[in-house]
Amino acid sequence: MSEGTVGKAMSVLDLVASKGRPVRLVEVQDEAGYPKATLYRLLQSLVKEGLLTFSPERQTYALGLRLVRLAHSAWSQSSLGPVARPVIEALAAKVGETVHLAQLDQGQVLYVDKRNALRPIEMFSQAGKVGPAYCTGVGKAMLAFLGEAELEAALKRQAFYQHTRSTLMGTEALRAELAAIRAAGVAYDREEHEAGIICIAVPILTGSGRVIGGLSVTSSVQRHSLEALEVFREPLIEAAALIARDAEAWLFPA
Amino acid sequence: MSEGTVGKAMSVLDLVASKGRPVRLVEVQDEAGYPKATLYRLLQSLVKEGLLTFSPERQTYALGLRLVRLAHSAWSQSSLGPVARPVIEALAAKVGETVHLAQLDQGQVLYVDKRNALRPIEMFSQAGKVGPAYCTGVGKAMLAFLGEAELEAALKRQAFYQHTRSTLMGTEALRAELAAIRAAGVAYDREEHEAGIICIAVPILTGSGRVIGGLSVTSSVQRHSLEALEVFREPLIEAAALIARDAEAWLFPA
DNA sequence: ATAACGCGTTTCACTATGTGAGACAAGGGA
DNA sequence: TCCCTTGTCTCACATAGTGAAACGCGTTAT
Repeated sequence: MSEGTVGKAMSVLDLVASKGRPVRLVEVQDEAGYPKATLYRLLQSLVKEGLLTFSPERQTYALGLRLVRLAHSAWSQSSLGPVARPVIEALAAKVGETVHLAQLDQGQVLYVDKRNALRPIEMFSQAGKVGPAYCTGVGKAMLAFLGEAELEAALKRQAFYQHTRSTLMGTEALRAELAAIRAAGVAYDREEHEAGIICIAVPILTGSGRVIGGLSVTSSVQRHSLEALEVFREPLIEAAALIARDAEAWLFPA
Repeated sequence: MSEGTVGKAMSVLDLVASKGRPVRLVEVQDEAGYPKATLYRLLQSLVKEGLLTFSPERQTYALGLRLVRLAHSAWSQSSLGPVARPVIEALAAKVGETVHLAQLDQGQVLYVDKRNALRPIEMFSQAGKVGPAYCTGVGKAMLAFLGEAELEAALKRQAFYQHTRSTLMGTEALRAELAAIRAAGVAYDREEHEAGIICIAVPILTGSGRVIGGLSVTSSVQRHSLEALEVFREPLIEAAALIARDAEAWLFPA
């Protein structure tokens, strides 16, 4: 089945996004997989729509700010961000450490919102960024409560790149970990994604048990032992329940 | 000249975005201006690409989280946000008030970052908000230093909706104000956009005088008189110069 | 000074993708 | 039970897109 014109344009957009810097046509030509004239026209249509910008001086294409505008609407309309905001702020004030709100998107963790600690810790996550599910607290918390079909699909998308010495490698190890998380009701990041970074996380579930997000409190091994994170368990569970309740009211008003 | 398939799809996406809530096909059909089957297929292709999501229970379409993922890349790659962040954090800590970083996009103010030293929050989720240029400090600061052709184009896009009793109405009044801003080097929001909200703003200019952004310190009439904002002028100018320097190094590495 | 090369842009015969009227399906209301 | 609304599908037709090749421009090599 053909990919369609919109699909082709989006694959070119993704390619430019993946470069992380402005690119010239010739720099994406091989990877794009289209003849030069076709690629040229796809780039032109993306520029025309504001999804890419073109620098005549440098002959480069970069992602356009229209994406930022649209994303704000998407964040507002389609993420837990707006409805969770007050709960996260209260949680961050209460626990004094970094709080993350995430959703699972194509088997990966999309950081939807984040509150920094009173003493900020340098770490990978930023709101809007995407991270791995298999080696993050929020990722594992969400994976653990997926239905089997969704889980199978999500597991296929895990790269199992070894980020640290603690990273879980492979589906079997991960499945065992997810079973333990289901039993305990909480997940931990034991420096699996970034050395020195630990967290405790819970899923955000609807009344019928469907995963709609994940919430975590993150710290560093300098500040807390893993055991010490237990004090955050109850506040996290309460906050997740509040978000789930508010989300349900918001998604399905009476 | 036809709008192209990508253009049609984007106009449907914009329409869904403009509703601010999930919508059914029938709710956008009249405004979309396409026959039902055509609209249906455009919606399907947007869903397929993750730009929209579809809720089978409610038969509604909403913006997809793929936009949030792409937008973070766009923010990182194509806005001043990343390069300006340390400067804005330092400025916010120094002045103790809210700092906004903005860029002009299609004649409107696109808020790229926002800092408040007293409430350390991750602002990407607020990035992407769009505001009017004619009645905001950062908007007027940027408009004032545009070349004439760009200014003319931008002025055509101003709605001149009267937000408050102080809002400037009309091109002539605005041009006079912009001339005063060029002379003074700073712009003010004198409760023109929101009652009670005031700010002092400066443009961010390249070495050759091209506008690449705007920076402001915002307060309220309860906290400061307009005159009292003068203490922020020098820090703002210094911060804008730092951002311009760092942006130039980043956009045009030696 | 001239030729060759690299990269971006344009052309045009051809075709793949998209169009849209109308039919069909399903659910709800009268 | 019938009618209406909304969403989905079909298919003859049309348009927008395709891609090889040529063109244009600037740079580099001879």
